[in-house]
Amino acid sequence: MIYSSELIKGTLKTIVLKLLNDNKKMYGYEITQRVKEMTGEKIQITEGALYPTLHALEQEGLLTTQVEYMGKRVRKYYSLSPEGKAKTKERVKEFASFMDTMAFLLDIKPKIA
Amino acid sequence: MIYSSELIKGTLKTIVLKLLNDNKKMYGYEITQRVKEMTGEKIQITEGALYPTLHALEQEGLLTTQVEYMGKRVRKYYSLSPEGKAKTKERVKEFASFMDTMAFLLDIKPKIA
DNA sequence: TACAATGCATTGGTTTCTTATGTATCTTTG
DNA sequence: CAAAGATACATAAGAAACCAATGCATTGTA
Repeated sequence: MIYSSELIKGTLKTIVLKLLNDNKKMYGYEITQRVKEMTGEKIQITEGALYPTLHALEQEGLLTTQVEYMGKRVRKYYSLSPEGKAKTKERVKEFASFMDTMAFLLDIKPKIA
Repeated sequence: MIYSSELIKGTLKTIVLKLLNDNKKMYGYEITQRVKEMTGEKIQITEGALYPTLHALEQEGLLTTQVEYMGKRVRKYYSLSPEGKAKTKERVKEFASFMDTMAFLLDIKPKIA
């Protein structure tokens, strides 16, 4: 089962920031695979969505890049800038609060962890 | 604090369906006010978003309408159809699962209720 | 009597994502 | 060894969902 793309709207930036926060540096393709793996394929990030998002985050000054070569193949690694780290904390916190609000609105019982 | 509109994207239909599920019948303006009130103003539904959504849900056969007059003022009440009720259950369940997935991805601890 | 609130609705524009396509390299398999 | 699939980047056209602004009309309030 894959979540309807409607649900995932608006969460992509937060996911990317959080992954980079926990992994120091990652490249685009790696991000798509990691998310697929971590969510049991329930969230699939398409490259057409990811790359523009990465470029946007870089433009915003939240990410820095460094290119590496594996043989002849290019890899573009992304890392959080200091502002990116701050922004990540902010966004994750906001999302957590949003989830609480939604859980209340939809009368969803929190899962016991 | 109001949640960034980015976050709320994709949740509007679910919210509307759930409210109608719990309240038998509601009119548009009432929905905007109820959500504002239930979320401590953290979620604001604009009318430009709500009315097209209500019309879409009606087109999908999930809602039925009945017009009532309060003096000269029109009120258009929306109610769930049987398919709407089924869809609501489905969507809320999907959202709950999505929240679990996101909590895991973002490493968010569930709030103790 | 003016302003705010109630109540419906649409329109134009933006953001965000999807689908499709393009280029190139590396690995696996028949 | 050729073809297919995986890896890896990227863009472009279009759809979907939402926001901000506006419009109309009625009711309540200062």
